[in-house]
Amino acid sequence: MKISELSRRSETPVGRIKYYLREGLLPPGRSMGVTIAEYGDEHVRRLRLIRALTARGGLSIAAARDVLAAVDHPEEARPTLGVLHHALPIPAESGDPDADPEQVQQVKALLEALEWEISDDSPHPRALAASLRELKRLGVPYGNEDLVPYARLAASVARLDLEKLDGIDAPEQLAERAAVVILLLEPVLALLRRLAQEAELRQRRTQARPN
Amino acid sequence: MKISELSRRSETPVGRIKYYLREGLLPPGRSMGVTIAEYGDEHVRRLRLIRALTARGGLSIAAARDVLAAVDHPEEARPTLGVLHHALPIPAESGDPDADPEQVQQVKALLEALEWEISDDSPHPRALAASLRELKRLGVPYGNEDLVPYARLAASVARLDLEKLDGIDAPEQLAERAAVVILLLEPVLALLRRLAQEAELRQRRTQARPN
DNA sequence: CAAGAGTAGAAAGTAACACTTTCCAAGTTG
DNA sequence: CAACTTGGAAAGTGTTACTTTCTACTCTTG
Repeated sequence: MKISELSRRSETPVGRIKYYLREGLLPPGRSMGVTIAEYGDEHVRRLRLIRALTARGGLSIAAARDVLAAVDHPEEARPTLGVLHHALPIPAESGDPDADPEQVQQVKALLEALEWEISDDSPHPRALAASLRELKRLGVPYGNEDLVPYARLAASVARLDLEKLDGIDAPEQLAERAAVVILLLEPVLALLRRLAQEAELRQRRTQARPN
Repeated sequence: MKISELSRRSETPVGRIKYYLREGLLPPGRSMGVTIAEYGDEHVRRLRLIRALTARGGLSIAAARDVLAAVDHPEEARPTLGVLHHALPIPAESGDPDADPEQVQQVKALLEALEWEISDDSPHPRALAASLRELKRLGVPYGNEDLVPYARLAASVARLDLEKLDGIDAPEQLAERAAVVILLLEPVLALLRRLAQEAELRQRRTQARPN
């Protein structure tokens, strides 16, 4: 398959394909001479994944490259999910790297209360502390007594996530699916939450004022 | 308070304050002459909110303006949460407005199965259908039998959300808090999910291979 | 009362990002 | 052999969220 057909089959402009090649998101095709290269179905597939990560998942090109690198080399020292958790950008972490000791302490206590063992180099506890700090500054403080119920639900969600990944045996597919499940399910969950909010609110109103 | 003090107290450069004024995110101060205006504590507070929505919540300036407008005029026809749900940008919806009938139908069936009543002009079902379509194209299809458990958990999350908002009586505060809770809790929940994934996976591994 | 600092408001400039466009020389097809 | 396609590099583009610069004031301080 030449680049023009790859473009047609993946519904991606040739210029954009060249851009992804340049940026190292898409592996080059087999070169069949100075001005021609041969692409395969795996390139079509990879292009779909790139679009999913960037356009749908909101990743930058650089972040997508990191994730794809993790997907391509799943067995480098860490188990798959760990690599992905480090490669995937953290939701809403931008800017201030100020580790307010109060919230850091709170998150530590939360993880202990939940008996969640988290590796020391995980970026997530710090990011969580930053979000909690922001919420507090805005006058909506969340203490661990508020967070534990959320965390229990998150654990249930995580179990569902891992169940979906359990059925996969091929290890090279596992990493890709894991990335998709982790990242693309995030907006799905956010949307379900908003829909549930509306449904719950509607129900409350009809119950509060029966007729 | 003059602009320089507002800048100091809000830790925001003067230029950026002027930009927010220009863009209509920050209401102007009381003008005390051609070259001077008086700002108050509400401006400090508003600046914090703007930063939370944009830097932390990931909203664009335009989206933040819409949300703030909804926060400022809570009682225009719709109840607060409805306005916010329309003003808040949809997680990961960008681009293709193609309403694939298959997924639209699936979402409709899902909402019926859950007995969730959603208003017709809500953008969320369409966005959900788009995300489900993408997942399917990537080879990770989610049927309603997969989604219902997630939806049940989302309903529990929504109940926790609304509980937190219940304690508020002042209606002008309600809208602001609702925006903060809906938007800024989203990354918190995403982080809890990832932490739970890691904890769950660790537990599974130790159980699978006991010592 | 003059000098210097601060201010509002407008306009122009900037850095990052994700592309798209243009160009070229080399190869392929009709 | 003429027209088209390709890989590869370089330059250009549109958007976003600011920052910088400028001007014409005005208030404060010595």
